[in-house]
Amino acid sequence: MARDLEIVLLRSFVTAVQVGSISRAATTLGHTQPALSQQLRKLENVVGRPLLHRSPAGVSPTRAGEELLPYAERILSLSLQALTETGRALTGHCGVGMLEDLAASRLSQALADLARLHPGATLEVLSLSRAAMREAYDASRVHLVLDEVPDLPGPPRWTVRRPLVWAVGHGVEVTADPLPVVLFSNTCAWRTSVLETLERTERPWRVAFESNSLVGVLAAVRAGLGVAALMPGNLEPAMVCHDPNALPALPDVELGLARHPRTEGDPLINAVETALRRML
Amino acid sequence: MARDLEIVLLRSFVTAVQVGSISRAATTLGHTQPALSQQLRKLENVVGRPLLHRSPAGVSPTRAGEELLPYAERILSLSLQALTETGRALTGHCGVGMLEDLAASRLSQALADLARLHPGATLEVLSLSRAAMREAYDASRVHLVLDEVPDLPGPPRWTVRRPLVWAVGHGVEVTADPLPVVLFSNTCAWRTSVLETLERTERPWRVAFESNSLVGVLAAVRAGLGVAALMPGNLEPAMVCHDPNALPALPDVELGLARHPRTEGDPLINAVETALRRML
DNA sequence: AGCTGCCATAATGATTTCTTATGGCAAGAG
DNA sequence: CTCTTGCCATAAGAAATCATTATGGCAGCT
Repeated sequence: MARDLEIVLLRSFVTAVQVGSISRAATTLGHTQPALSQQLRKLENVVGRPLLHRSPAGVSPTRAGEELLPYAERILSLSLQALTETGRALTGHCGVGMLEDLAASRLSQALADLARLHPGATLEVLSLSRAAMREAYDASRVHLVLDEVPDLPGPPRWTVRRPLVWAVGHGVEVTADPLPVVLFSNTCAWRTSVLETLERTERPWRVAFESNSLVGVLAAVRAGLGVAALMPGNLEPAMVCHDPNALPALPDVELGLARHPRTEGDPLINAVETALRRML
Repeated sequence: MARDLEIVLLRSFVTAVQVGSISRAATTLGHTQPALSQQLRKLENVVGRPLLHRSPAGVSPTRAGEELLPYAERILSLSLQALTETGRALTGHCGVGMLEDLAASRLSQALADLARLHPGATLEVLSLSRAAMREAYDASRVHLVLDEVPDLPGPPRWTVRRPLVWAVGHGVEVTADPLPVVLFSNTCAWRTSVLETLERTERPWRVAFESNSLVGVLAAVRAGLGVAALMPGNLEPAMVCHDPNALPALPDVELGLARHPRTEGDPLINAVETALRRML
């Protein structure tokens, strides 16, 4: 069998062409000049063609050398990629439970990016009711839960505070008495916070619409049925309230992440948790 | 610097995975079993991960081994391609003069394929009048000419005989008297042959259309203006004559190739001539 | 003419790689 | 249970390879 190319020789060749000198390539690669000279002669023997014009001014590639260069560069690139990526992709499965409000945000995109980096892994985002989420968590179908702290199925490993904002439907009078409110159904997002806020400010209100789905809530607000409390990332431009004093100030929401104890040390879960924390 | 991958080791790895045994891979590659065992261990050291499950039943790739495999195969493929193609591409320019009838055939495709194999070369196909072709040949703009033997600008290096067929327009009565004929203009293809055939068989005819362009001739035949003599490769299905005795049998055409004497030894011209001869 | 910086070759010592010899393991047959 | 077969791993030694130092030749510059 004819001799194989050698990656170390290709690297010497590419470097010599790049710097225009065998001597300087040798220095660059940590060898002596005769060693590089011999390596390049060896490569030329393997290829069966002169690859370099040599002169006291240095070296330049021959026509065959120019033809070999793209191959050499691609082989070097593939080789590096093979070395850095083999055996380092994460695998396994991670279930992430989170509020639909959060699921609609950049968090899902961040998890999608993570999934692309680790094609051997599967990420699953679930938006469930409080009870169903706890059941899934206890059964290890969900490994991480991102929710308001009181609703977490386990102790939070860390928490963050995030603001809420009013979303106002088209044509809705924000000074209306009573105020038409669009709410998430029981066990869904911020219902308690919103109601407590309205009670504390003694602002009369009525339930104009209820849904356990963010899509439903957004549709109702769009339709002008009332106002709703949302995370800023879900606020559509037409829903921005232009009278900041007409509606009571909403308190921040305190989000936390619960992690199933049996996932300690799992590199995939570690990576997902890190990604969630970074994106919040 | 971290050690490089080695193509010879990748080859051993790929072979071992393919045959499922280090011993049999060793035999396949012309080495002893301990040599292959050591090579694979060396590769695993370089990559930093176990690549093979080993057992008395043979070997199978680990997850990291499966990840490395596509890289290894691509590097081996690129390496082989680099070895076989570097310094072997033809360069230069070749002008080929040929009848438009021929230019529209598989010959042009063959030349296009040749051009793809040798991106450093340029091929130019010209369909010129007899006088213009001779002028281009004498000026070395055209290096090869493929034409009827009497029309060649120089002595033919070889000749072949090829049949002609009648192309019949839609709705054209092949028994019409006189027969409407679509002809190439003076100095173009087969005009003399066709006219001699019609005279010899005493079949009355008239010129229904004339063009110095194959596209023009084909358009006229398609339009039902008459019949034309074409090479079989240019016959469209709707033009096939279904009454083989109604029209006089056309004689074969004798094609030859003339080569400019100053191109002797030019590898590109050699390759083009070989391709033309093979495709006719 | 002398100096500088380039590349090539020779000789030598160190390292690598292949071989043969041998050992351990698992599975199958008797 | 014993023996055989076929697999992989390791040790030791010989051969080949590879890097170094030493040195020579060439072209260009001062």
